[in-house]
Amino acid sequence: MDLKNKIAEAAEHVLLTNGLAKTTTKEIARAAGCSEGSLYNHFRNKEDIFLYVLRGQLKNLMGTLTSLQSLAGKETVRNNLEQVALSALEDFSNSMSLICSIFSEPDILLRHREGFTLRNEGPHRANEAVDIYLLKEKQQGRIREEMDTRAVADLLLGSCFQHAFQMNFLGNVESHEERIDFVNRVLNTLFPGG
Amino acid sequence: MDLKNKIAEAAEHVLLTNGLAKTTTKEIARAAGCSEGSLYNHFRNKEDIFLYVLRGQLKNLMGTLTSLQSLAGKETVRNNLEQVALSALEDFSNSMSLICSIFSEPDILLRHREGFTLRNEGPHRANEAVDIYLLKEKQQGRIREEMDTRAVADLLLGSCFQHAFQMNFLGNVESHEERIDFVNRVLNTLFPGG
Amino acid sequence: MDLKNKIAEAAEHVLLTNGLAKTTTKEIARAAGCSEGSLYNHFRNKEDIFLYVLRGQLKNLMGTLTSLQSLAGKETVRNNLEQVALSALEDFSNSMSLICSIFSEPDILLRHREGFTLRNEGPHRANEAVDIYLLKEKQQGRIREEMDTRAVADLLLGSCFQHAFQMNFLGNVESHEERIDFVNRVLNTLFPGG
Amino acid sequence: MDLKNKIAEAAEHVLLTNGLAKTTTKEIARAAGCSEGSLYNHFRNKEDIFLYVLRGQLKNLMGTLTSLQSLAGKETVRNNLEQVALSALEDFSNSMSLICSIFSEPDILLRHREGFTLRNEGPHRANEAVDIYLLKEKQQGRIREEMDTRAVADLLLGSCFQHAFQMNFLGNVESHEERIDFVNRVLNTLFPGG
DNA sequence: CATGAATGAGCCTTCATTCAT
DNA sequence: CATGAATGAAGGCTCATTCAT
Repeated sequence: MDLKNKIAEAAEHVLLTNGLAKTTTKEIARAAGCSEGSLYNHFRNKEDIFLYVLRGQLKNLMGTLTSLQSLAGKETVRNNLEQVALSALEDFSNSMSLICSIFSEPDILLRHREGFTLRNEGPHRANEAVDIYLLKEKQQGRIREEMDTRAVADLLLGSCFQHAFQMNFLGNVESHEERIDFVNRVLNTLFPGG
Repeated sequence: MDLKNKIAEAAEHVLLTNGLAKTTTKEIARAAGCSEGSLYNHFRNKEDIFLYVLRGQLKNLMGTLTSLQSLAGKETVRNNLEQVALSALEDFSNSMSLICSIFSEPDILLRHREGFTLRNEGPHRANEAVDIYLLKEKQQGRIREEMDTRAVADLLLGSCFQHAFQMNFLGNVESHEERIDFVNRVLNTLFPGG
Repeated sequence: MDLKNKIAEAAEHVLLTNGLAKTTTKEIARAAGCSEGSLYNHFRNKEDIFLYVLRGQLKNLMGTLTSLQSLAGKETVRNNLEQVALSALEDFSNSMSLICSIFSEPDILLRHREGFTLRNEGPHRANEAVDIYLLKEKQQGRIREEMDTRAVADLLLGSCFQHAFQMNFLGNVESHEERIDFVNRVLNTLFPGG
Repeated sequence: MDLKNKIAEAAEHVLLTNGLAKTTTKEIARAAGCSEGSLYNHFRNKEDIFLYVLRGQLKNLMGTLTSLQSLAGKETVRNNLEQVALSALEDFSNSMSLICSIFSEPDILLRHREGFTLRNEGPHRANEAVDIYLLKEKQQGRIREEMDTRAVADLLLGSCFQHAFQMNFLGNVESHEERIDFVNRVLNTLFPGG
């Protein structure tokens, strides 16, 4: 791995461990095993390191969501959504503190926003992706015609998002089983028939 | 108003304007119209100012939810939930950046956690409160016996929470009508019959 | 006791406990059981409090030394000097940290100096007093004619002073017996015959 | 000279000029011709700078005393002690205000104590060294068998110490001749025969 | 005389960034 | 490209002193 990504990984680790406010260039350099000066050979400044790390977040979730599109018509809808929800729960949990940190630095938030507007990315894309998947299933007649697919997507991912937020906020770590439980109760409510 | 609350209000304003990272004692003092030294006649340190402001945020949300309890049996369930959802959407929106900022300072998060654990508060109490309200309605036979009330609460508040998060994140400001739209689509999906 | 002396005693206590550098007006007021503002009704400023306390140091020793003068011709010289040396050892020990502290604030040292120059006081007066006493004894023929009385005074008080300094510096606390031992060895050397 | 020692020398100068209480990092940096930030590239904090300077003071004194050991048997005892006393007088005089300052900051005193306890140093070692020297001379029969060597050491260095203290305290600066006078009167008294 | 909130100057320290090697 | 000493701006906080009550 090249030094640039080594630095990014080190930065991510420090960010998750110490929080954005206590993530100093000295700490990042130490964690990356290089000098502070080296950071500036690969990034313009500290802000850029953070934005680079930020862009890497939710990558897993987005992967799950693109592969979700091709699942339309396969397995059961319920099963597919369960996988998505679990993936979301995990990724939200891992990235939560990093993504939330951004609110402490409006300048960075602005730059980050501009960045993903350009690349047509962003956290709202996740809900959109689930919506699109559900529309495909509707076309195939696997879900009721009158279902508001966007609302379902918002309810499903929204509850996962808030759940992950609260677990992080409370300092709780959930087991996989607990997550499955949560997802099932939520899906049972959204799809009463099963 | 005494200087303590003047300082707290000033701090809240600066926090929402500049973000936690750029909220300096100098800035707070300027906004409060007092000297920096005065801050320390009313708070032990800067962290305590932030925690004080933070605690105020939670209070708004909890106020809405305690008043919800007395609504059980009155109006329609649907109507009551709409009011709650709209209130939540507004409160979440106002507090989001402040509450999220806390993730950038794990030390503060820890202290905040200890604080509301002691006072039996916390963001999770919101979902609990909606759950309790729904249980009351169930006892009165106004909602189906087999409904998983906790799951409904998690879905409703979760979707509002994430929605508020994304609006803040994207820098969008919603009108009251847009919020009503969102809430209705979500409630229609949760209560298909109306 | 009037408040002025209550403050002075409190200040002395804080000075001996926390050291000059950490002796704040807030601490003094707390120890004196009054408000910070009250300090300024009895002293012009903090420096004056310190000077007032300082002037009270070595009072015991100076008392011993004035009463020493009237002992010329009574008891044995050796016995009288032992009492003086023990008194010096004790007073030096009690006042050492306070008196030494003054070197950290040349301004105060200067003012203190001017003060005791005016009043014809000062630490060197102690040696002078022993010298005078010895001269009286010499007049009465109780010590050898050729003895350099000032040198004896300097040796005796000097060794006591340094001893007290070192005990304070090392953080050792001596028993009365240990002090008697020290004084006797020193006196035995100065007056070989006894 | 590297910057670390440049800073230490500057600090020593400021300490001797302004006193510990008014020795600020800004002043040290100015005297060292570097930025305040640079201080922290070479010392962990201001306290460490002071301890470093302090340790240097003791070194001078100890140097004098180790070289004394090799003089046993050479020249005359009286002559050797005169040299030691003069050296001590000078070293004490130079270091007095610095060493005394430490009493104004008990925390620093504690750390300094721990430091020299570890390294088996300390101000009391000086008296010990003179004692050891005298014991050697006694073994060679150059001083009386019944002499209490430790007491002699305490008397000699004690009187020099207090003398240096008083000169500093009174703001007097002695000429070399005056010092020689003082030392001779003291030595004549300790060694009546010459 | 007593009070204690308000003050503001000044202190120590941190930290992102630069640059000569 | 790598380094790490040097920088200097800025931050949080302390504290002696004042003054209206």
